[in-house]
Amino acid sequence: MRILHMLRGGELCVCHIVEVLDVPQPKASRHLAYLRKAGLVLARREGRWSYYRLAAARNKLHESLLDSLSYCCKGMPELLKDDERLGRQRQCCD
Amino acid sequence: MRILHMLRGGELCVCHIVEVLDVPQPKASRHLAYLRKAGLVLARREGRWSYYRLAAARNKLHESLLDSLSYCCKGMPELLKDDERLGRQRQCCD
DNA sequence: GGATAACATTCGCTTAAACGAATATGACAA
DNA sequence: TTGTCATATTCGTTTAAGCGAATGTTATCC
Repeated sequence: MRILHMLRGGELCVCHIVEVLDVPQPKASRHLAYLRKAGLVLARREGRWSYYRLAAARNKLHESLLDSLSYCCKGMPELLKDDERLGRQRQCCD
Repeated sequence: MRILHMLRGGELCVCHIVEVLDVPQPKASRHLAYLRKAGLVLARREGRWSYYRLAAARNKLHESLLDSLSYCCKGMPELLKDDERLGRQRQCCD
């Protein structure tokens, strides 16, 4: 959920995601794999870096999930903090 | 989630909830207790029957959750079926 | 080609969610 | 006061989620 929420704003590389979530790298990677296998995110490799983005909706339910990402998460403290941390980080890795 | 979603339309008695969910009574009752303890629903006793309804939002997050109930659940197959079954049942227990 | 950096995967374990079966409670009815 | 109906709770087990630590892979740089 935190990852999907972060990706609303567009593509991010794994190092960003790891830093913002503040979790061990393998943990982030594992969860990215879950999301990939569920068809919710797409990965793009560029040299040593991997970039992830939200996948386009493939059905009604998926569409509703994407719509919900901003709408429903309003006020979840952890997600708000993620947003902040992400704001302070839009520079490296590009 | 299924219970909260059902209660959008207003108060329901436990027997309705059990029938629509199509689960054993103790299971429904247990989950109703979880929701009660979380402050998400309120119970009202009337003779042998108990009626449950959504609690009014107590903070921003709660408010967002309530808003989300209709919005985010669009297209979840199980919830759609619950809606149907509920429609066919608005008569007994009143 | 060896070292390193970025990311991914696997395995075994821990923790927590979810459940069924049994039992309890509380109200009403005979 | 006993029985029954609607609902609630408890307990022990099953099932699944989540994680850390170790290891694997792939690309780049010297």
